[in-house]
This record gives sequence, C-alpha cells and structure tokens, in this order.
Amino acid sequence: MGDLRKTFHVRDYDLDATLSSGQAFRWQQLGQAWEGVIGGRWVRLRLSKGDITAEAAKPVRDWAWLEHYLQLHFNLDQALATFPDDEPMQNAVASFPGLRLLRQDYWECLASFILSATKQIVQIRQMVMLLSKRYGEPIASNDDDPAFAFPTIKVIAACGEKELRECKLGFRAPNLLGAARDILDKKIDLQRLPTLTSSEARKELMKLHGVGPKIADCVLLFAGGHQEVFPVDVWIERALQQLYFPKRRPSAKQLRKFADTHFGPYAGFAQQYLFHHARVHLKLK
DNA sequence: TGTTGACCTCT
DNA sequence: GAGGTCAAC
Repeated sequence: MGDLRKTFHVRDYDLDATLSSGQAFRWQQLGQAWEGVIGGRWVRLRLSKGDITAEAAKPVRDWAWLEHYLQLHFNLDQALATFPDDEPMQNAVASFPGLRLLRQDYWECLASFILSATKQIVQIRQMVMLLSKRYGEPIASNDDDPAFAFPTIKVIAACGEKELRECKLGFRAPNLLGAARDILDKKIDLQRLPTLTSSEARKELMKLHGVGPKIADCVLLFAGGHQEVFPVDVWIERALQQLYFPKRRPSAKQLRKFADTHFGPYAGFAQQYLFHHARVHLKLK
C-alpha cells in the first residue's frame, strides 16, 4: 500500500544549499530537516551520511515525483565537466559542491518569480506562504498544522487585486493576477511549453503580463529543465562584473552576451553555482 | 536602441 | 534599497 518513508542513496547532493539557494521558495529548515510541499504533497527531507530520507504524511506507492523534483538521477559530474576552466567558476563549485537544480512545477515557479521583483528571498518565501495559506488547498502533514498546496491558476485568477495586495504583494499583485488571467484566457498554453525549444518557450512566457526575460529564463531553467539558459539578474550582474571584469564596466548587453557564450551547454547550472557562491561568500556592490 | 523612473511595502 | 517589468523619453 506504500510507505511513509523512503531512503535514497545520493552522491554529491548538498540538500541545504539546494533548498536554500533561491530557486524554490517553499522550504523551511527545522533542525536537521527540511519541510516543504511539492505539488499536493507535504514532505520532510533529511540528508545524512550520503542518504536522503523522505518522510510523507500519507503512504506513498511511487516516489517518482520526488526523484524528479530533486533530480536524483541527474549526472552532476557530466555537467560540471562542461564548465569553463577558470578561477571564478572553480571557486564557485568548490564552495558548494553538490548544489543541484530542482525541477519545479511551471505555474508555481512562474508565479514565485513574478513575485520576486525587487524582493529578497526571505520576503518571497513570506509572500508564497501567505498566498498558499490563504488560497491553497489544505493537505495532510506530520506537523500540528496542516500544510497548503500552492494555489491554482484558476483560484488566483478569480481573486481581486486588493485581496492579493493583502498578502504583501504590493505592485506585484496586478502582475500575478494578469499572468493567471492570461493563461486562463489561453494567451499561452503552459502544457505545451515542454514540447518547445527554449527560445520558443521564452517567447511564449514573455507574452504573459509582468513576465520579462529574467522571469522567463528562471522558469525555463527551474521548471523546464533548459539547463543552457542563464538568467541574468542584478546579483549575477554584480558577480560577473566583479569576478570576470574587475577592471572595466561592461554594459548590460555585453554581460548578457558573455553569459550566453562563456558557460557552455550547462550555463544555467553554472549560473546557480555563481549565484549561490556570490550571495553567501562575496561582498558585492 | 539604450536609459530612466514609477510601481508597493518592508528591513 | 530590494533577485523586475513596462512605458516613456
């Protein structure tokens, strides 16, 4: 009938770095464990001695959803081997070896990054939590309080801008609302995105209200698995600036071009290493 | 084609 | 001043 627990043997998997690196916003660290919601399921994860142990609230027959989300079968060595052989990249990898890319749900990822505009990770988490508590389906957890799924497109689209602003969304409220309504109005078809190339999918995503190149790229990378896509945000701009061009100040366009040509077929993966390394270890300005 | 300010609210 | 976008120069 399925199990409440399951152990996966892993090699080079830094769960802490991966879940806190700002690619997903639903994870909470409690002691040694991480609690979160993936789709409609609550789960608690713990890494120890090369094993990830997962604990569910209800018996699970098939754990494929979790293996997919955590990308447990991804060949990390193969990706790392394609990175440029330069000092900034080596330092970034050395500082968090085992940092991974998750594979998230398109809508949740899209919505989360729409909310990310000029916000820090802590605050993005806060907005996502408020939205889920208020508009998401309650689901079973092993804690005293129930957990909540991320709200559906339909539910968000039916909200008023004013109620969304009450979840501390500020000027992001009309953007989230607009994107949800655009999708319901079939301005784009989320189901079809996985069948498109990354540049086709980027064009589609950017048809949505409030979605520009940065958010589109984050969705391509974190939900679509387009690992060659390199989202450029202000952190990465500063990091590239400091690490690769300490003596001059390239234009945004030049940095964009550098990002697109320097990092190879797993550029998005490389970006994640640089991003996390910069955020934790570098003084940027 | 490239740059600048407005947009909410909170630390 | 914050992990962005859009519209107006």
